[in-house]
Amino acid sequence: MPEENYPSNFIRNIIRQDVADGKNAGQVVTRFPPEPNGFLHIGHAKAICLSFGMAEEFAGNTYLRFDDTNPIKEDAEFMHAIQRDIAWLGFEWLEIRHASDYFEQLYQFAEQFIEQGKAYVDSCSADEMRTNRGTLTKPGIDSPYRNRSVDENLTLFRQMRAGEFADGEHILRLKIDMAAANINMRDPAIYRIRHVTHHQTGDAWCIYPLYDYTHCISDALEGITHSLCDLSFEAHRPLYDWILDELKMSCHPQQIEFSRLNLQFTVMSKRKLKQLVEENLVDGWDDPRLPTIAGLRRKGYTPDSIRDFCRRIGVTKSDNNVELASLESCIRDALGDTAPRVMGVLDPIKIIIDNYPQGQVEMLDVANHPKNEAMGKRAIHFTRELYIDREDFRESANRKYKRLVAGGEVRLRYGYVIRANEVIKDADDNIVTVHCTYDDATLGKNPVDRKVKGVIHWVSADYAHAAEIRLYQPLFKVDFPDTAEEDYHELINSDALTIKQGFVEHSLSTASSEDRFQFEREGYFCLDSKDSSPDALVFNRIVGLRDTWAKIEKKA
RNA sequence: UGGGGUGUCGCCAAGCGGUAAGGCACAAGGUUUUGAUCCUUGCAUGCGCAGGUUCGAAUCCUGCCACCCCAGCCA
Repeated sequence: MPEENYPSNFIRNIIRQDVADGKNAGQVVTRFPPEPNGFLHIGHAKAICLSFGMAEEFAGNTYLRFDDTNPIKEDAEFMHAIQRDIAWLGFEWLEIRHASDYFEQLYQFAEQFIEQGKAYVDSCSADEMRTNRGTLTKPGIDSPYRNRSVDENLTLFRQMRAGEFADGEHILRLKIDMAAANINMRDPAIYRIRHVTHHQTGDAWCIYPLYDYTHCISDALEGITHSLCDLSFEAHRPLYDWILDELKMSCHPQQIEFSRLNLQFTVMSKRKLKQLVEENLVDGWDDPRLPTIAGLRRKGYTPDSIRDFCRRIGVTKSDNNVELASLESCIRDALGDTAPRVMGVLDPIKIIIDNYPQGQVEMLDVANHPKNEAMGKRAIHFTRELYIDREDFRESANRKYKRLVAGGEVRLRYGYVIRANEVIKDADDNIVTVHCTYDDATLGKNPVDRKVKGVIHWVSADYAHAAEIRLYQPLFKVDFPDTAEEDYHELINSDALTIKQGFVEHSLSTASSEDRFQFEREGYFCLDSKDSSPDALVFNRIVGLRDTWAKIEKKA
């Protein structure tokens, strides 16, 4: 992906200007701060490409910082998955940090706030606090505990830390302005009591700092220059700046917000993804139907294709609803030039070539790629009995249908022209076998006396391997389930996974799960990294080929 | 009805006072032993709406309208 192809965006422009102006000594330091409470998804990929990408472009660094301030929601298991996904996307962090690394410093700063009369221990209940906060249009009112003395606050806060109170009994708040138009400035809570074990700090703490307080200080301690986050934090920026200003931190990162990605036919909220996993509506966080990075990886997407997608969608502050077609275009682009071509039949019917000698096997030397000779050749088996796809045969059809029709001819890809003579059906009227004859003068050349318009793919019935082939459709039946009226459970597409029992050409028996193939005329496929084994092949369809025929058919 | 944002082609998105980039999608042709790829062409007298400033406005000003975010001891 050549750099000059990157479209500009407003954040890149800001950073470029800062660097040109010598701000922060011309350095760029960013951070990616996931909370370890779930897997990363394609929306995070956008943020990752931005934060890591900006540091990369301006020769800076990026910290991977786990935002682990809420132990009741988080789990160390997610940290490994997150690291794997970022590394897989191809980004390198300078260092891994945890917000919890700063717990002691954060605590000391809190005492400092208390000593300056800028923080106080409130002993209201959560309900009282909510009531006193006011509403969007009504100012809040001061807590009765707002004017406790510095000494009393310090004593209480130290007792909080010492574990002398139960959860919820007290809370530490910043003393800002209960009448502020921005609700986030109405004496925000910064420390709450939680008697729970933390996955990083164990039982060292029973008070935990909140996001608004933790994030800006963590950024400053790491020397972050540009703190990029999504638009939902925009209204928190005044608080971010207030805290760092009050603390007179020598480093004051610039927070810049951008809009999050909305992608068609999926959900992007961690809460919903977590539910889908926990309610077993999908097969884990890496289910190929999910928009998680792990899911896309398992489905067969390449890191490049995802980075290309993030480049194509851009970075702005406007709401966006990106079409799935845009993502699919990226993976087709990535695989078109690189994926070796092979043949596989998803829904087989048998072809018997009656005039082809019984027991004869011809090895056909075929190119692995139609344009790239460097990708070499392989041999495929041609035999008397073959499988073709059910879609590629009709007993009767109009002229537009270019495949095998009873009484008509079609080219077998890389092989001979065959003619369909007789259709054999089972008791339920399903086509089972088609008896054909072949023209032995048509290997590698066209018949001179007639035109054969169609080409279909096939595999040898004797040499092909049976394979389970998993086809994926969008997980949701509507464009944007997140904004739909109904409960999203109602909108789940029960046909999102279709399993086919098909056959793939012999050469695929040595495929590895890293390989990606184009099954000619079908789409791009790869081995399922979890469920496939050499004696029970399982393929995932990454994406279908662009299907002009389907459009023609639909119109008719 | 408080505060903060956003509105440029069906979708994404450049543009930042000099007369609407690009990608996706779509459409029409060409090449093709993948109805794929590739190639060519087309696709906003118009930039949420209405006024105004200017020789000139998507870009500046004014006023509307629509949509999004914020009232967790979540992040």
